Amino acid sequence: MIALHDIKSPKPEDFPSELEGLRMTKQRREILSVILSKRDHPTANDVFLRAQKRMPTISLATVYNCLEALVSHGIVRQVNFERESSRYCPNLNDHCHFQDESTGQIHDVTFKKGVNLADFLELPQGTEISHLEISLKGRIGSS
Amino acid sequence: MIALHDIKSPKPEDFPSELEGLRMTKQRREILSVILSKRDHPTANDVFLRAQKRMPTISLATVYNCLEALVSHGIVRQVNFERESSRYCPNLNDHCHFQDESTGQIHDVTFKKGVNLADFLELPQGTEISHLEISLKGRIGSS
DNA sequence: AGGGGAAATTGGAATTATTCTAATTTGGAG
DNA sequence: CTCCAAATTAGAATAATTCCAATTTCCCCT
Repeated sequence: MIALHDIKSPKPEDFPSELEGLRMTKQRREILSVILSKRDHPTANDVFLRAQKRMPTISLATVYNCLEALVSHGIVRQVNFERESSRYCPNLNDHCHFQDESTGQIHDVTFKKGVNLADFLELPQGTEISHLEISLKGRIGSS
Repeated sequence: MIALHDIKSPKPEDFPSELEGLRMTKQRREILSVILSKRDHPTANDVFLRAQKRMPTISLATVYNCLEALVSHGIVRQVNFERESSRYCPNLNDHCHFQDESTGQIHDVTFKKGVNLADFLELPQGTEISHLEISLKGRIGSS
């Protein structure tokens, strides 16, 4: 089974008119397409600039609205590094993020198979995690 | 050996005039004291309001300056939850943060003994991590 | 097909956290 | 005691994001 976020570079037309209960408007489609086409964790403003190329009348407010709609429906993920502006990621698999300080590029980092939060954190028992974000910064050694 | 951040509620006078190479001015002392006295992960503005009680002329800009100085000298940690304003934490032991969504309170969460990043993340080999932040949100079950 | 209405989009203003600036103050070194 | 770099201050500036009020879109009902 192939999920939407596994499709490499879908055109806006490839999306159904509704996704995860979210009405897929022209703008939402375009924004989703932007995010799926170049998976470099763009900021809202990056998305705005890219979306404008094919849809010159789109507004930044709409980009924010659409991103928020996509995020809250679990179609894309919001990614934060400290106080930097949020970035958006279409990879819905369990993963976290590493920012290479020499290039600024952000890489997805997966968890080792079978690991589980409770295996490495002293969580108060009964804790229900609704949201988890792991952000790493560093460099990739030349060795 | 007892470290500064293990002292429960030090008065500003308890600090040496220099700490980790950072000149301890009146204001920095006061701010450090605020952060150590009530370890509830206050925001810069919270710190400002508390510091004002004993030092009515302190400015918010100074609070930001001092916090940045304390953070960059490794005396306190900056803590972020998504796009919320930064919070400050005097616990220098290796730990991460859990925000209880029913109370808003933030709790320190330690790592299980002996666990190591590389044990649970598929890091590209040669990766040097300079900064790691793990932020959890959720609820503590009643059971 | 047509019309009503809720939801989405838009541009611009507003907000919020944080940083910057330039002027003043402070405090240690000589 | 004086000098000077560093720290503090108030207020302005910035940046990201949200809000607002006025359209516009487009689904549903007949």
